[in-house]
Amino acid sequence: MKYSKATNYALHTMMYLVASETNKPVGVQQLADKQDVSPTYLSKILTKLVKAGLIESASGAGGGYRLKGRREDVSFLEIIHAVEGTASLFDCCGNTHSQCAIHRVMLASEEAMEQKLRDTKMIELADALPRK
Amino acid sequence: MKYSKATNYALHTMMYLVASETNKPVGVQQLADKQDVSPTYLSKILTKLVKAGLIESASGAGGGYRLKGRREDVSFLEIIHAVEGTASLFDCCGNTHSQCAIHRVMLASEEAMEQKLRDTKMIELADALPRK
DNA sequence: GCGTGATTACTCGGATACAAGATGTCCGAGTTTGAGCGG
DNA sequence: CCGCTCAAACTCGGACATCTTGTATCCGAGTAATCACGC
Repeated sequence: MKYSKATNYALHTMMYLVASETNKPVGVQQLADKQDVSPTYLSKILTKLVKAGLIESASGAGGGYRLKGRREDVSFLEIIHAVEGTASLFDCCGNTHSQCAIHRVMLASEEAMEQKLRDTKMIELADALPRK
Repeated sequence: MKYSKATNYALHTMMYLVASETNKPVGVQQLADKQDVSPTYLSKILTKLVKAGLIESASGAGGGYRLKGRREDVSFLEIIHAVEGTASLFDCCGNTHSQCAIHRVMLASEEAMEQKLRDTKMIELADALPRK
């Protein structure tokens, strides 16, 4: 059980976009360079963020990706859910509204983590960085 | 990112052992039957719990697995760590005591979950079950 | 009745097989910008 | 100077290729209890 690298890339990319002064689209090439990833792979990940409504893409020359919603609103949890999916981490005994006590404990612990991620906004960290 | 089925099996097995009245070893066959797993695979998982010092095995006829420490002490986190490993869920930018702000947030959220799992003891749930 | 050996019921560990998911690449298609060229 | 066309710079999406990990099985080896047999 581990976060995928894709999540790491997505978080860093979003951090960059949130910290960015302008709202001009940023090319995938430029975003990939900063993280030592291939542009095509990063593009595949960012597609998920687009589908989740976090960013939008502009095609053609001078195109790229830019934030869609308000800079202040982006939380860690939204990004992670967009990449990893929203399914529960723990599958149990058939699990349909399971009365399994173990399942309940696991869900509660997972919720504790998500609460923290929901409460932490990207912009809190971005403000500590020099603006681009 | 998901918990493995192995973790599920380990948790249920430990729950059974904690809830068990006697401290006689329980055969892997019997443990496997309750969870619809092959005995050989379950045995492989339980080996990890043995190495972690949570249970001990008795070989030969009438052998099996039994709790090693005190029933009251077994927490969810110990079991999960024994099966999944203790490594952090999130690998970041090289990560050596990383100053990466994203990494810090991820670690903190993970810690929130672990805290909950550390605080919840198996026996709390076992007591709600009928003793065997 | 009592020791001794064989049989049986177990766990242990390694080797292996299989499937799924993560990671990454390649390419063709569509889109926008901008430059170049002709009128 | 204006408009048209064409090339360049992009993203998009699907199809592959590869690697790792989770899941599972099989088998030979060792070990403890139990049963059978002979003294």
